[in-house]
Amino acid sequence: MNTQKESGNTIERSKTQKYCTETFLKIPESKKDRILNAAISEFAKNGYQAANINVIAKKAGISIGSMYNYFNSKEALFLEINDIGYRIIKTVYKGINDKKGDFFDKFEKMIKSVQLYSRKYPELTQMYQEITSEGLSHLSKNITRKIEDIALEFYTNAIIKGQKEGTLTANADPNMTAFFLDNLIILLQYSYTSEYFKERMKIFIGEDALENDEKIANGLMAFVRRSLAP
Amino acid sequence: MNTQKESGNTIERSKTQKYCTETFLKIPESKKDRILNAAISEFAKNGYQAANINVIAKKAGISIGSMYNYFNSKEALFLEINDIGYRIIKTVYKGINDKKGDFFDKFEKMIKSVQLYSRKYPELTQMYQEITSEGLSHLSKNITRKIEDIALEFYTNAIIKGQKEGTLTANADPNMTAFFLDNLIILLQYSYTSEYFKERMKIFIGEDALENDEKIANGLMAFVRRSLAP
Amino acid sequence: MNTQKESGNTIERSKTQKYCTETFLKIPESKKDRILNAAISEFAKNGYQAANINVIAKKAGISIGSMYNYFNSKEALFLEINDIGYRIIKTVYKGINDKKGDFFDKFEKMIKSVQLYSRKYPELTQMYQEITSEGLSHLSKNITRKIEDIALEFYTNAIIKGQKEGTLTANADPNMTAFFLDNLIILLQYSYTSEYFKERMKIFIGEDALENDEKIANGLMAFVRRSLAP
Amino acid sequence: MNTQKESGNTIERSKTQKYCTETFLKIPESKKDRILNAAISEFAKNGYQAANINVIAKKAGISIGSMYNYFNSKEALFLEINDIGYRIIKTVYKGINDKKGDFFDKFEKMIKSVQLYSRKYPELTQMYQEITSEGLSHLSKNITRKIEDIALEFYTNAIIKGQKEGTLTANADPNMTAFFLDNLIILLQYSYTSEYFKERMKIFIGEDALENDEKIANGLMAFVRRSLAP
DNA sequence: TATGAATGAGCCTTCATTCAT
DNA sequence: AATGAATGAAGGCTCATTCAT
Repeated sequence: MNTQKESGNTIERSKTQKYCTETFLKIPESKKDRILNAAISEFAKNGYQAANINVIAKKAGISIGSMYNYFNSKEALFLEINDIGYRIIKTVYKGINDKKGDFFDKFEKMIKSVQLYSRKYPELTQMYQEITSEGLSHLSKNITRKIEDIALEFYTNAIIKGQKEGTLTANADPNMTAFFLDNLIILLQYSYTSEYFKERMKIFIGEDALENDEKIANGLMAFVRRSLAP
Repeated sequence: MNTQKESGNTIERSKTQKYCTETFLKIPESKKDRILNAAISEFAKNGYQAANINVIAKKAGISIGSMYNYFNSKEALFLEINDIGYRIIKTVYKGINDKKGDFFDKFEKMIKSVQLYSRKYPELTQMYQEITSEGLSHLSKNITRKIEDIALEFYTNAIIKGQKEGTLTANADPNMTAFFLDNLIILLQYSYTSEYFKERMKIFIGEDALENDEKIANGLMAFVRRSLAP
Repeated sequence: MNTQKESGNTIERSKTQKYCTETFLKIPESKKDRILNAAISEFAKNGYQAANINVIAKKAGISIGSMYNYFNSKEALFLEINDIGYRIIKTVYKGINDKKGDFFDKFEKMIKSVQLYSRKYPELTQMYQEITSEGLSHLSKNITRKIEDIALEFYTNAIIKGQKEGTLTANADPNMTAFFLDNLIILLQYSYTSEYFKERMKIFIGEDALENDEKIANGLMAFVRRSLAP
Repeated sequence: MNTQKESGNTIERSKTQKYCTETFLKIPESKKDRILNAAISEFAKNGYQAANINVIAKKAGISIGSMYNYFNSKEALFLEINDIGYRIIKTVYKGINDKKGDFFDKFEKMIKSVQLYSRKYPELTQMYQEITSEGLSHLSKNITRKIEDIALEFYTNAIIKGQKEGTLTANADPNMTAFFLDNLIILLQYSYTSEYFKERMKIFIGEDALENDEKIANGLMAFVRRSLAP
């Protein structure tokens, strides 16, 4: 199992959208990663409001002046990081969508991806949770909207295809089903990243919940399969 | 449908646990309500960090000095409000548990309660979401723990009883099932209170999602019934 | 001759217009004066931009927090002080206007007032000069506009009355004359308050210029009388 | 009327006094002009304190590193520009002094020069006003002193010559008269360059004041002539 | 010499908390 | 008990200046 801290990761960044300055684009990748990881960590731990830009700079080993040479504001830094999360999620959905297999294969891959990426980028995922709870919707509306669009498309496509092929019950309303499935996925994600939801999962499933990915995946697959198999 | 603003509500407060001072207990109920409602509103709108105690005092029509006579810190005030949320949830679970009906009746009541209380106490519910974010989990650990215990008990009791009575498939693992059902309920709650999740629900279900409680309730019941009916 | 530093003065403040908070209105006059005098001094010495609010607070012997309890921003503090200057000028013009005497008597009183008030409120006068030079017109437009209106009214009234009574040459265009007379008064004021213009006056009139109010007043009166006497 | 923007001008620079580095002297004239014009523009618009050296460098199309290769500090750049203003003023006085004509011819030329140069170098003239403000007098003491000396010499020479020739009343004290005349010229200059004094002139003379150079020149000449003609 | 990334002191402002009345 | 003025640490951000390349 991958328990590697997120802080050691190389960050995949968008080439099109950017919230950083030109200067930031020119610095070494390792430095970029240090900065973005420090920021992700701080935002994830404290939320947007309580996150301290000076602390992020210090953690990243750069001066506050440089921080502002790279990002014009706290908001810009936050949005850049949001965008990273978006890129990752998009990649995940795409990867699953492109693979072969029936609906249930895809949903199972979705579960495994949540388990994998929650461990690879725990803080990024935590941050995603912050965004949805704090009064930050105005900041990240564009980004989160894009995520939802991708998710919706992924699910409805897979569901409709499944119903056409007869591998999915025709009784299930596609939109409704997409909604509940994504709900289950989102809360699964929270359960692997948020301290609060980790505790909660242990209470429901048992102290060893976090070390039994297989069991949980199977449990969720069974729950969903019973509901959607024809 | 109850669209009454939360701010007019009389607050049910715990008699055992308390985060307030003795002084607070002695003031008139109406004043208590004014204070707590002002606090709920401010915390829900801005999050814990950005919430301003001086503003809460002003909104409540008391002096900041009195505020600190009633609660020793911002944290204490926040925890008091958390506790209110806990009391409400507890009451809801209790109410449903005490009623007659099979498992599906109870789960349907759960859905209706979410829809009802999300509208009755929207800001309180928003706040619950805040709590689960990283920055605050340390604050409210014991409160949320209590909520989870109640939820777990509610679900497993209902499930096991259902399986005994034969109204629920014996294939479903009780803990697993309890977990996924509660996940669905939690995200439903978010979908009625958080700005972010409201938008998301509209994307999945349609612009009129928030005005079709019945449809959503039926959809979720169908999804769950197919999975858990014997 | 009055060489008393401005810092010892009691400030005349407007009762109608205000840029301060309610809190400021309630504190003792002596404290108000300390704050306003500290502010005047700092703004006069450094100009608006370079003036440091924290330094003003320290000079006034209050905390920065209190400073912001009294004035919501640096700008508000600046405008309050502007307004004080306006009040004084208004009073001066009024005082002169109400007195008896022909045009030249009034203009002579104007000169004496400049000499008197430049010494009584040197820093306030310096500040007035700053306002007109820095890119601050947007800040103090209202106030300076009101000053100009008063000045214009004062001069044109006196001039037209003088021309009617025959104590002033009918050849002089009233507006033009008002303009040039006020120009002379303004630069006289600068010459008594600004370090730069003080030096300049010494170069033109002699090292003892600042101790010869009478001589300068007489010189200016002669200059003007020759131009405007019928 | 010359309404040409100052930014296109070629800057006349002092050969003796210098605040720049040796390096600056070696770069092409066009580059020098770009830098100085950018600096004048920025200083005039924002004042010394709020002027941003990095912005000036960017406007001038050079790197901030080069800027500091040319001028050792913000102050040095500012002083260099002051010196340019000094050179221009010196040239103006010299030009008028060398021309033939009686005192009033010369004073009229002075007025026209103010009107001409205020439009040719509006920003430079604005800056002159800044200099005289308290915050900066220490910076430019020697430069402004030189200007005053020239002005004094100009006026007293012309006045004494006029009195000798009998074209000027013998009643006028030469120093006093020089002082008041220069005062009138200085405020005329302000009235053509400073936003504040432009507005003021409009209030006194009329909205079209800035388009009636002739009228104002005549008005001032009349005012002065009545005072000083024998 | 030219570049522009890097630096960090300093500034305006906020707000939880204290305390005299 | 109630009030609200007072406090000051802390945070986002700017910009003159330095220095490695």
